[in-house]
Amino acid sequence: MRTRANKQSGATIKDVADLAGVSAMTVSRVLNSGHRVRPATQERVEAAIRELNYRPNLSARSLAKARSLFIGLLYNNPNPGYVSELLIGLMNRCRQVGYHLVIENFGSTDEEWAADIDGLLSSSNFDGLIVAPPVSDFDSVISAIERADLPCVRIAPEQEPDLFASVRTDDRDAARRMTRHLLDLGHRRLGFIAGDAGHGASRQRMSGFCAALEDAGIELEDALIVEGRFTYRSGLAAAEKLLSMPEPPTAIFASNDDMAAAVVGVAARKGIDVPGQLSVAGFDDTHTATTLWPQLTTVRQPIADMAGAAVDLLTAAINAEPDQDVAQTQRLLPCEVIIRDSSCPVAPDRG
Amino acid sequence: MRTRANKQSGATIKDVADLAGVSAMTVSRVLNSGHRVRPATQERVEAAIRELNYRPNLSARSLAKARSLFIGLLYNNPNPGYVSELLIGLMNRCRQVGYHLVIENFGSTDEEWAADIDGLLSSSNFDGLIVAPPVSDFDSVISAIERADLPCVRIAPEQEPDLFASVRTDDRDAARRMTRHLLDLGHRRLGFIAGDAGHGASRQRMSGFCAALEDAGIELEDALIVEGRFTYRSGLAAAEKLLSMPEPPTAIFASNDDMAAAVVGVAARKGIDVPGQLSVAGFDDTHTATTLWPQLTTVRQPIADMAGAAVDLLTAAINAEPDQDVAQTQRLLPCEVIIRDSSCPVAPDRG
DNA sequence: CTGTTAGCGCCTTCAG
DNA sequence: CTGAAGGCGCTAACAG
Repeated sequence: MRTRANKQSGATIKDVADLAGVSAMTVSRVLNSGHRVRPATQERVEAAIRELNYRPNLSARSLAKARSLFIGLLYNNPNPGYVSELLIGLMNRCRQVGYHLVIENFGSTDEEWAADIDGLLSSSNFDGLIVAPPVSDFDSVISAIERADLPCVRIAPEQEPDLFASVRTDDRDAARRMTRHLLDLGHRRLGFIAGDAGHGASRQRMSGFCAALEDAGIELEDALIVEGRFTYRSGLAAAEKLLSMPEPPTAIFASNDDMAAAVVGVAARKGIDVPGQLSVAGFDDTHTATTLWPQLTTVRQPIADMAGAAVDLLTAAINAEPDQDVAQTQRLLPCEVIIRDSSCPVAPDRG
Repeated sequence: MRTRANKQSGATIKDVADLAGVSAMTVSRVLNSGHRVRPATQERVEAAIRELNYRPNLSARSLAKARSLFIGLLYNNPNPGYVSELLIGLMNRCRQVGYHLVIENFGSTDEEWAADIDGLLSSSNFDGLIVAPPVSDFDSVISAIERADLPCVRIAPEQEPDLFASVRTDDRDAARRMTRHLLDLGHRRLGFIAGDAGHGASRQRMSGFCAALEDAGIELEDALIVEGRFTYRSGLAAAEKLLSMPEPPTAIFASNDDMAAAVVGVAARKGIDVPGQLSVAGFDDTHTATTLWPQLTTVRQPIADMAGAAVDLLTAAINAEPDQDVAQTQRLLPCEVIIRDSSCPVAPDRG
């Protein structure tokens, strides 16, 4: 005699069928896009479902459908704020649509992934994959997924953007708008700290910056564009370089918040007032942006929306017949420029 | 004819059994803690598993065991660094032991949870629950779990600590050691910024601070202990208060990194050099700690270890007979004091 | 120590 | 439009 009444805590499809006076099959049909069921019958079944508070057993469903109902997330992003928001967004949407998310992370370089990706794809039984940056641009990963012929959605991919479905933000446009904000404040000497050259978003942001300057008829000055690698440390070096120039910029736009935080740090050390003498802008609106004084003017990505869109695209691809074009759908979501305390009109005695 | 060969991409238990020349049941036994199987047989089965790269179908297993194999994580922690590390630790361990993690988050107050917790527990079919702080101290949640009679592990609970199994760090000891570090540097006037009074860890950290002062024979000065609420903003106010004292402290120990970051920000604004004129220490070793200049001396919690321990405790409780004492096991893990650049010996012309 | 039998809850296939 | 039969892959329960 089992004491733990674990045999399906609630009602089963059979219970619902009995209550509604139909067969289990009919209930199943109602559950799975109620097609080919007479409206009256459907009503009755739905009433029974509500009354019994029936919840389908996912394991049984998955077993019968020969689908794992698992989606794999391939990621490696050192930014915990981004990761946690992405994860939560993905999981919430996954749960709504009956999938489960499994997280995979092998390392930060293409090579590290190359070693394990084939094994992972063959031994796990994912119905599909979501690939977050920068993994979404790792050759070894992309080709392994192609080889395995798995449905896949990439987030913010740069290379061969139309190989799989993808979701991205318009980083170029956002960077352009942020730059315009700085120009509108009267700044004319703008410094820019680029991100990792291999990271796709990095090029987009730089391109947007340049476009805005061009729009304003300002000539690009090479010395005002410095390379960073998205890390705080690299931001320190970049800021040091910009702020030691004979004629330093009056505003610096960094490709992410961590590097912008570094600019604020270096400025403080040098006795340069932010934003009084130097406006600073970041990108991403991470936790860092508001854990800093002054709080950062930055760009906010709609991460939760992207996560939701990624899951939707993937489930569509999973359920589509092969060769249908949903597998290459591209979705572009807009970013929001958030103005806080680190940017202000240029000081009258300069620029 | 289905083109998508989804019928269990790999081998089944039957294939393994055939290859090993045994019955499926024996393979099953090897899989589930190979007990009551002759070593030689076990060897053969394991060889077959390896050769076929067999991976058990979780859905089938879950269906047969009448277990969902789902663990719910009840959490609401505004700190993304903590959350992401916890999540990743939990998921990794879950995967190793064949469970899946489902994330639930209703809001930041006891009241918000009260509204939905019963519905959640009755309609989801979790085999067990892991509850992270501060939800681990929400009355409505705790009593709902008791009512539902679900196996549960709490992380860092404060109230009724032995109601369920729990995992915690020794925050008091860690705070005491950090305070001793500051004392060893020669500081005698130490400021302390407390965290949310309702948050259990907060009291522990304060208690450790006081204990260390007592150890050193230093009298507590009420004005040097200021209330915060773990947020950056509250840290700003607290720092402002401490640093405007007629005789300000030479070192400030904040109950978390965000508030320590606020101290650094206020100090910079006031022209106080950190660490030259003021040593600062935080707690948690979040991303913030190293995205700041100077990088923070802080306390690192073994979050991944805690996550692993929580999962282990929970699976033990799930598999135990009711009334066994594993359900109340307590695990206490040590923290690490990490010394970076925000603390240094007290300036000779002061203290 | 090992095999047999009988489902777990649901869905696919094929008849009505 | 609906129902009956059978099976997905695995594991309890019971034999031997």
